[in-house]
Parts: sequence; structure tokens; C-alpha cells
Amino acid sequence: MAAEPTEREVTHPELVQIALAHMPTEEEAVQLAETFKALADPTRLRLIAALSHTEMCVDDLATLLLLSQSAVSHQLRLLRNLRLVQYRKDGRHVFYRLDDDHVRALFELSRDHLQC
Amino acid sequence: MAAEPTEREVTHPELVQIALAHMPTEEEAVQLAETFKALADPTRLRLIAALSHTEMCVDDLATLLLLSQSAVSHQLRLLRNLRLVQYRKDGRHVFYRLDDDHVRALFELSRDHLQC
DNA sequence: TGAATATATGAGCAATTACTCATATGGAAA
DNA sequence: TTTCCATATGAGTAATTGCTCATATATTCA
Repeated sequence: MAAEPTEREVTHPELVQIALAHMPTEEEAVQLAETFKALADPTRLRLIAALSHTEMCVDDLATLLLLSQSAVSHQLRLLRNLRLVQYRKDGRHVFYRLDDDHVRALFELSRDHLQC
Repeated sequence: MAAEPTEREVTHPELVQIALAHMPTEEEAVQLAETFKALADPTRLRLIAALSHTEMCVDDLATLLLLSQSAVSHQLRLLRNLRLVQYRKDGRHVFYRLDDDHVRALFELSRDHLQC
């Protein structure tokens, strides 16, 4: 909705002031949400867990997670597009691995959160 | 996991072995995914950002985020059910705040990740 | 070259979801 | 009480999503 000439009134301006100081832009919020979406699915989390300490090829991932090769490949493409995983080709195999340590850190931090 | 009489074959057993050591249970993966789902939406991320350093009442949140009161209330219920926010009542107002520090930590860690 | 293996991808479908709209609940003031 | 005000919630809907199925691409081996 477009901002109106007369601003909407607020009941607790001091609190709103504090909140305002920490708000991300809409653009940043969308990008953050995209990263979290990648982690917001049990299958993709299990893929990330599997890749958290080693690289693996697509078919072994499918076998390990009891999923079809197609399902794994689709999800890996998604993780690839969000730059959460990288890959290297070796003959007929493609080995995937995590892209950087933030991914593993997010994964482990959320595991901590569950323990509470 | 129930091992089948004939196990599926794997092309790189040593790598699968490493992955196996770090796999969450299906149950744990589902719960982790639920937490990430809460963060996987721009509106909810903006709510969490707004509440990251102060409590706020529902209507002020709606005003700040340019959303309907209903939309905010629905999303807050979701965050409440996942124990990401708490609330206290004060007269006609209900003030929401983050439930624990892990939530803020996850939020800030993901912000770091974006900077790369 | 052709067959086999490993991975990628488009289409389609069922399930989920983030809103809107209308209405309910509950506390405060008159 | 009755009237406001702040919040909650059920139903409905358009958009998104995670899979399957069929097929395409790419690499190795015979």
C-alpha cells in the first residue's frame, strides 16, 4: 500500500523508534527469506547434513536419503542456485559439497536451538 | 531406519560412511525445518527484526510493516506456536517479544552470510 | 559407433501457504 | 449495560512448492 500523506498513528512511538533502527529493507528481507527457505525443508536439511563433512555424488545421496535421483537432483539445483552448495565433475559423477561455512554454522546453531 | 534385506548399493562407501555419522533423524530434520520455515518469509523476518530489540503491540507492528492487523496477528500466532515469540497482555494491548536469544542469533548470522 | 551409466530438466499434480474478508472475543470507558 | 478499541480467528483463494514421470544430456566403456 502506498504511504498516505497523513502518516498512520502509532500508540507507542518510543518502541516503534527502537524497532525502526533495526529494520532490514524489504529487499534484504526477501533475500534473507530465500536463504532460510532453502533450509526450511527436511529433505534439503538432510542433504546439507550429509554434505556437512564430506562431498558426495548425486546417486549416493539418493540412496542414503531414500529418494529418487530426480528428486535429489531438483533439490540440489535449488541449493546450487542459492549458492549453498558447489559441485565438481569427475568422470560420470558430480560431487556436491557445501559452499561455505556459514551454511554449516546456521545448521548447527539451529540444532542447538532445538535442545532447549 | 529399517534395513532392507538387499541393501541398495553405493558407489563411494567411504564418503557415505562419513555422511552417515552426521545425519539427523527424520524427526529432527522435520523439527529443524519447521524452525527455518518460520524464518523463511519476508514478513515474518521483518516482524522478528522489529522485535529484535524491543517488545511491540500488534497494531504498531501492523503500522510499521504496512500490513493489515489480521495479517500480523496470523503471523504472530504462527511464531507463537513455534515458540519464537512470547507475549504479555497490558490492558487492551498485547506486547510481543522474541522468545530467546537463539532466534536473534540465527537472524544475525544469516545477515552475515548475505554480506559475502 | 552403440550401449550403459550418471545426472539434469520440463511438465504436471497434490499439498501448503500468505494473504483478505468477515466476524468473534475481551477489556476499558461512558 | 452499551459502545469502543485491540486482538484473534475461521473460511476462502491465488501463488508456491516438492514430488513423480518421462525424457534429455553427457561421459565412459565395449
